[in-house]
Amino acid sequence: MINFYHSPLGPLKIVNDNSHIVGLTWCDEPNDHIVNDDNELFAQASKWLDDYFSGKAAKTDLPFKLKGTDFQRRVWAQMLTISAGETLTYGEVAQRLNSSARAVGGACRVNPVVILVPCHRIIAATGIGGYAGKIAGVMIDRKTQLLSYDQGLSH
DNA sequence: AACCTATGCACCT
DNA sequence: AGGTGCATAGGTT
Repeated sequence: MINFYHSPLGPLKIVNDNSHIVGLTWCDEPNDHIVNDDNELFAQASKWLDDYFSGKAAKTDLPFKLKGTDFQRRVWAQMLTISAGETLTYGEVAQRLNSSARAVGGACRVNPVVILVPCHRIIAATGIGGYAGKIAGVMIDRKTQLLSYDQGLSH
């Protein structure tokens, strides 16, 4: 089931399989024709996102299911250990997993569930690093803004 | 086995 | 400080 959520940073596509959220991704293509049907998971996700973007999101209790390789799962698990207002570098995560910075970046790039699994909290040793496969442009602006929302939450 | 990196770092202005 | 180049390591297919 596919729904759209219009966040202050742009439209998000929410995919669920009726028991878990399986995708939450930025979706800039026109989607006005999409009608959001009522479903419990979408309602929960919307509420959580409303809270997040209004500065009062708690830790996530949404059920989500991530499909990926073992390594990707390990990297995504690390993301969930980073609380709002904190960041780790690709190199630091790599060290924890006995891997390399670039490999970690690769797993971040294919994170299927943005924000909820906070890939934006992993940054480069120098600078902000990439986001959604991009190293400049609107996606990086979004990463910057998510980090500043995080700052608000950590207060 | 080849093909990529959302890196890091050294070495420059 | 900020930019460029490239060596490397590991993951993915």
